[in-house]
Amino acid sequence: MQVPPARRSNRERSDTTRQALLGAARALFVARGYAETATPDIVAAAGVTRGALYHHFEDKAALFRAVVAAEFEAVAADIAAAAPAAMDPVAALKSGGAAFLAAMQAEGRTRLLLLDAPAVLGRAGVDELDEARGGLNELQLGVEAAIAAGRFPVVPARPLALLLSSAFDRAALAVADGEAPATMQTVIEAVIDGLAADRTDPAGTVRL
Amino acid sequence: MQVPPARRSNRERSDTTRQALLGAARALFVARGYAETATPDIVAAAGVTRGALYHHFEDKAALFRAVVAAEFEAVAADIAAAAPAAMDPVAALKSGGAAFLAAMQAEGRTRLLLLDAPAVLGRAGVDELDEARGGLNELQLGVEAAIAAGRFPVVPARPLALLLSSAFDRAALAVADGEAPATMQTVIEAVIDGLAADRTDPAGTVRL
DNA sequence: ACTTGCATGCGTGCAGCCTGTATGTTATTT
DNA sequence: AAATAACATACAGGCTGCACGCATGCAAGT
Repeated sequence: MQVPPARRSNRERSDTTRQALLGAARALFVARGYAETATPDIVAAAGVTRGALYHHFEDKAALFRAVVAAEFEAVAADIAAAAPAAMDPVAALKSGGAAFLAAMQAEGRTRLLLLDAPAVLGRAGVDELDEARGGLNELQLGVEAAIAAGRFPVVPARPLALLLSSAFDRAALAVADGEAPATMQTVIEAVIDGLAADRTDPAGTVRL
Repeated sequence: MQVPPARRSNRERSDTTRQALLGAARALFVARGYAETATPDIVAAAGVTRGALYHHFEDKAALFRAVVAAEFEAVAADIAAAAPAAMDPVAALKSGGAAFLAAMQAEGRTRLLLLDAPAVLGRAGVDELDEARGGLNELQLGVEAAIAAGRFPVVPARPLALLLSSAFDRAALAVADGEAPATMQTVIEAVIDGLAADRTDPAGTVRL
C-alpha cells in the first residue's frame, strides 16, 4: 500500500532531522575525530542530504558545537543524577570529582570534550558551553564554599577552580586511556585533602 | 649583476629549507591554527614550493609534529636556563612550575602545545614528544623525590605528575589569556603546599 | 472553507580550495 | 658519468560552503 507522506508539522520534521544529524555526527566525530569526519559521511549516516545539514547549522563547526553542547548537558545531567548534595564543602568536592570522573567515561566523551573541542571551538568557546550548563561554575561555587568555611586557603576561587577542573579533566582522560579509576580518584583526593589540610594548620594544629 | 647559484652542499640546502619551512609553518599555525593553515600559504611564506615541503615531511601533520617537537625543545631549554637546581623537593617543584609558566608565555606556545597539538597528534602523541625532551619525566622525578623525602603523600607518582602537569598547563593558558601570572603562581603554590602540608601531619604535628 | 502568498525544510549542482602523489628537472655526490 | 638528492610542476580526488530550485506547511483574507 502507498505511504501518504504522513503529514508532519514543520516542527516535527525539523526536530527529527536535527536529532538524526546530531546523533550521526556525534558517532562519527567520536569514531574518527572532527577533522577526519566529512559532512557527506555525516548526512549519509543520518539519512538526509547536505542541504538539510546546512539548513539547520551554519557550518560544520556549528554542528560540532551543538554536539558538544549536548554532551555538556549530558555530563551535567549524569552528575546531577548522582548528587548526594548537602555535605561539608571538602567532601562535596571529592564526591563531585568522583561523579565527574564517572560521567566522563561515557563512550567518546573525553575525545569530544577534552581533545577536539578545545581545538575546534577554542578554549574560550569550550568554557562558554561548559559554564552555560553548570560545569565550571558549579566547581567554582564549591571552591568558594570551601574557602568561606575556612577549609581551603584564601586564594582567588576562579583560578583555583580552573586548575582543579583541568586536573579532573586529565584524570578522566587517564581513566579513559586505561588507568584504574580508583588510582586517579585517590590522587585527586590527595590534592583536595592537601588543600584542606593546609587550612587547619595555622589555627588548629601545632607544628613540632 | 648575476648571482651565480652559489654552490651549496646538499646538507646546507636541506637545512635551510627545512628551517624556512619550520619557521613559516610555526608562524602560520600560531596565527591561524593548524586546520586553518593551508600548505600553499606555508610554502609561500617560506619561499619554496609544495614539492619541497612534501620532500622533507611526509605530510602536513608531520610538519606540525616537527614544529611541536622543536617547541618542546625550546620550552625545555628555557626552563633549563632558569634552573637553580639542587634544593628541597617541594621548593624545586614550585620553582619549576614558575619556570614552566614563564617559558610557556612565548608567543603562540600555548596555542601550539596545549590547543592544537592534542587534537592533531592525539594525547599520546603529545606526551611522547613531551617526554622525549624532559617535560613529564622531569616532573615525575620531582614528584617521586618529594614522596621519597616524605614531603608528599604516598600516591602513584606518575598519575600525580599528570594531574600537576595538567594544572600547570591550564595555568599557562590562563596567563596567556590575560590572567596575572602572580595569581596563577600563588594558586599553584597553594596546591603544592597543600600536598606537602598534608605530609607533616601524622608525624610532625598534633591536631587539636 | 478556499486559495493566495509567503516562509520553511530540504535536495541538487557548482565553484573554489586543499591535500597528497606522480612525474619531470636541476644540482650534487661518488 | 651514473646515481641520487633536492626540489618544481602538474594532476586527481575529495571536501566545504553557497546558490538555486522545489515541495510542503502555514497564515490571512475573503
